[in-house]
Amino acid sequence: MAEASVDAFDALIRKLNRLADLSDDDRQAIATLPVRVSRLTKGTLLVQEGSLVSDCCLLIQGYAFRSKIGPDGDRQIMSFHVAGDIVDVQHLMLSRADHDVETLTDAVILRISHSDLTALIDNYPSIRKSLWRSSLIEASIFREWIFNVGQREAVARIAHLICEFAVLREAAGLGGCGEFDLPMHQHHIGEATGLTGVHVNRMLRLLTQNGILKQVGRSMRVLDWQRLQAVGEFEPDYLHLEA
Amino acid sequence: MAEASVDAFDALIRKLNRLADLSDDDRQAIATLPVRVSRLTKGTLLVQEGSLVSDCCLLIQGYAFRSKIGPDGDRQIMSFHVAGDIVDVQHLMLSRADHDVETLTDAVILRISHSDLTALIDNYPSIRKSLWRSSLIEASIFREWIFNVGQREAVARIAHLICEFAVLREAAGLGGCGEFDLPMHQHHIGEATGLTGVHVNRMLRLLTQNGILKQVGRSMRVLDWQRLQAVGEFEPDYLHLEA
DNA sequence: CGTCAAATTGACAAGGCTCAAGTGCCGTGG
DNA sequence: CCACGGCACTTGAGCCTTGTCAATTTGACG
Repeated sequence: MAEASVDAFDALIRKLNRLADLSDDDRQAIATLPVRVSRLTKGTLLVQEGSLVSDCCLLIQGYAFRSKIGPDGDRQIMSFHVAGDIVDVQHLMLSRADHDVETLTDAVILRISHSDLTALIDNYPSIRKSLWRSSLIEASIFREWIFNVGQREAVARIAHLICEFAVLREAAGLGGCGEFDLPMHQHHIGEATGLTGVHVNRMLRLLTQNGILKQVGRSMRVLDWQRLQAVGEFEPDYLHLEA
Repeated sequence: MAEASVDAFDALIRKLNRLADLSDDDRQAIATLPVRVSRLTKGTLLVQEGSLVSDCCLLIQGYAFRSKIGPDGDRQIMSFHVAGDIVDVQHLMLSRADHDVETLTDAVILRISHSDLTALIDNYPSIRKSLWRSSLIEASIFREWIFNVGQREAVARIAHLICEFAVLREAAGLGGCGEFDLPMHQHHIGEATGLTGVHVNRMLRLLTQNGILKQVGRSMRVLDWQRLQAVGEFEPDYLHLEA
């Protein structure tokens, strides 16, 4: 179990270490957190709007997304998550969830109790700083999404979304930006960009016709990373990956 | 000066106290922070995208907003701010600004150096908790804006924006939701909702024709708070004002 | 090979944008 | 006190991007 935990925390430690230097002590404290591991199928709710949350979820394999549902059943996706993300740090401080988090694919998660995590951040300032930074970066990404949905036209929104996903994937150590599968359906892309699935389809077609994306089986590959960034006006500064 | 500072910090202390109980010690520590007061005219940049930030800005009078400008000059407003808001806590941890903050009206601000504020949050856990909560609530508001811009139709976006502004104003002790002036121009409302100024105008007309808003001179008053909320699908949970 | 979800396509409708021409308010200067 | 100028607000006409609806096609998998 100790072995397994260290492996499991690998993605988290790599991520936190990027956000603030961790000492061996810090790393040790993380790796010995009491946790519960779960294997989940896609479409499982990790957090449900309105509920009281008592654990934090660390995603260690697979993908997840954050969304809200309106009164008419229309859903807006607000973020996608990759291995290493704690998908609900905010519930350490805001007990009632104001949105859902759901697995996009089959996934493996660790649950950490709020009390253990609170103790950790109270006693380890570097870890606290990492987590705080990480929640501030998340906020920065939300701001960029407001811009994306509010100002860009359809193709650009989609291109931007794909670029961001590629970079976050890469930062999580899941492989380069040029060659990867998109785990989300066209419908999800629509929900994330404020467009219809139908229109997403048309825009993806446009991108493939221009040789920017390529269809491989059911999912997409990036053929021309440069042009994809240009179309999406993608500038990764807002991700605060360095400094 | 001590007198003046206590007054000046009043809005901040009220706000932080709402987020986590502060002791007299905490209050004292805040009230004795070394600060620089500035009186600013509307349209002054408090934070500029790309710049390195070394102070935090506490807004104590007037209004401000947060925005990004795209390559074609189109601007998206991401939030409005009222007295008591520290408009750039994020720059304690993320040194390079990824957006602008600008005064919407003439305003009075306090500048607090990062080093003083860092010392404060390192030594006063309740204050730290308040500030962290406040940044998490800000993130929650960003998520709601993504939904607003991505899913709601024009009238609803505008109604929602006005409702939120009314409630935040009230929470800051600036008066009730039924009767207040909107400090922003129709153009700002457009930039905040991803609409054109022209279309905002038409939608405001629609709201006034239905007896929900009333025009008073250059700005708007709320006549029917209930219906305004209904049109905007406004549910204030995401503001986490209590608990 | 059958089944089912996802993707694709086309025709049409519509919400919101653009462009362009006013109108009204308010501060300024004579 | 009035005339002027400028900025914000209005309003209308026509266009365009995106949405809607409905019918097919495709691909994965049992």
